Amino acid sequence: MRYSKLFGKTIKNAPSDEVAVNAKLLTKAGFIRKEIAGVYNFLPLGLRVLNKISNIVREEMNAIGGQELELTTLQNKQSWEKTGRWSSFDVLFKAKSQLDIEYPLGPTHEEVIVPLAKQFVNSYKDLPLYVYQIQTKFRDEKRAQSGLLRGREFLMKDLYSFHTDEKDFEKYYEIAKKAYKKLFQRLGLDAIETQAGGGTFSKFSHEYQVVAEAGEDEIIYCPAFAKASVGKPGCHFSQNQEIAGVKENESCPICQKKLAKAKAIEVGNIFPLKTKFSETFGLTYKGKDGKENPVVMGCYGIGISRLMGTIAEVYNDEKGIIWPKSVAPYQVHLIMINDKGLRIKKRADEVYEKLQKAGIEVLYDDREDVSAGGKFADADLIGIPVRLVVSEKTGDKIEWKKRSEEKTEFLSEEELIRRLV
RNA sequence: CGGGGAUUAGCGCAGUUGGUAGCGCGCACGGUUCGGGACCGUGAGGUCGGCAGUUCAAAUCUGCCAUCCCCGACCA
Repeated sequence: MRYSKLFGKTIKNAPSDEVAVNAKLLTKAGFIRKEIAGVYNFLPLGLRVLNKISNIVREEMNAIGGQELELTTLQNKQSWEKTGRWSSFDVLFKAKSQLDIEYPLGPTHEEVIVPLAKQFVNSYKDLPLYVYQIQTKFRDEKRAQSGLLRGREFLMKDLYSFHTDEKDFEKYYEIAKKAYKKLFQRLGLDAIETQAGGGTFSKFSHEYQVVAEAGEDEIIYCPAFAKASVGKPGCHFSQNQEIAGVKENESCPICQKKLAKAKAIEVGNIFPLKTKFSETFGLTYKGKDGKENPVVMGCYGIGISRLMGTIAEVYNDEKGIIWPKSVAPYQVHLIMINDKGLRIKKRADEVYEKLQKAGIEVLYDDREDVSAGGKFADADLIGIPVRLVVSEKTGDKIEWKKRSEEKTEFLSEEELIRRLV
């Protein structure tokens, strides 16, 4: 992509109505633009990040048997009345048509997926079943805030699992936990699996919490947690403050270390639905014995757009964002520093073409009327992990610099491509 | 939903005895620059959030409304 043609430019001053770090940085860098409170447009750079996050989530959901589908946003009022949530779900958007018909705007999709599953699930042979979607959700938050962290319209992945019994559900619940840990790691996030209340559905649930000052939740957790990751030993104690049976500075019930308290952003949660919805809608299956039983369900959510905001909150410095490689909008940011003639420009164009041919995603700052300093500042703000420079100084080499480091090296085209492919 | 603050050019802001609006950035054009947000010159860009009121005259005073932000409550 040539920066000169990119829709969405960087700006020096963030709009004064943005206070949250993620919203400020993402707006300045040209990733998002606010439409109304809690509702953001995703510009080309922002959409690329969103898609990268979605794809990682998608891969991990597919890996645990998830089948992707897409459910409707405009939903069925009758179904919501049936579950009682038409009146009890306090953040439900209700849209009224010209014919005075009311429609819920989907904040979650149990009311859609369960009646739908009823059309296909008849026998124990149809179970277990895992379906998910990545879709825009609507929640009429009384107060939208913190940029992408709490919006009224946001992108979310929701997976629903269907089982013959509790035991099978519990097995899958553990599988989902592992997938979640792996997925957050791939996104560069240390998401702490935290015990939380079960809301109206059950006694417990698990939230995935990323420690950050901007977080709205508070967790009491074992500091040894940070070191615990997939495949590595470590303590896994963490509870949401709301339900915590222990306090800060008390000793960890598992490993006796002193517990810490921190603000955190909830980037995902998983919880049992048991038979609440299947009973309401009559979702049953016939067992081997010929008897009808209610289907046991689980629900697994991840806030995709919230993750984008979370990553911006966690990975930044005074100059801008520092995207983890896995979600960066482009692999490299190529900068051309003008000379008097068009020699450098021509050479940089060639490098750009070669990189593209090699299948490398490159954002190419080809602007002829911007100073080197201006381009460097923009590159730092946008936060692509690798910066490349072609200038008079670089000769027949190309300068390589990581966004996260000061060190620069000079590589030949071949070395460069080898390193990136 | 309660409390507080804000709204003037694309963005950041200034604008008090009330006299029909200005600065910086950005943008356009010309020129000089060219490795950490360069410089000079010229220029375009505004129903001062909306509606009503007071006044000879309103960005400025009054009322109502809208929107945005923050704190709190809320957040299956």
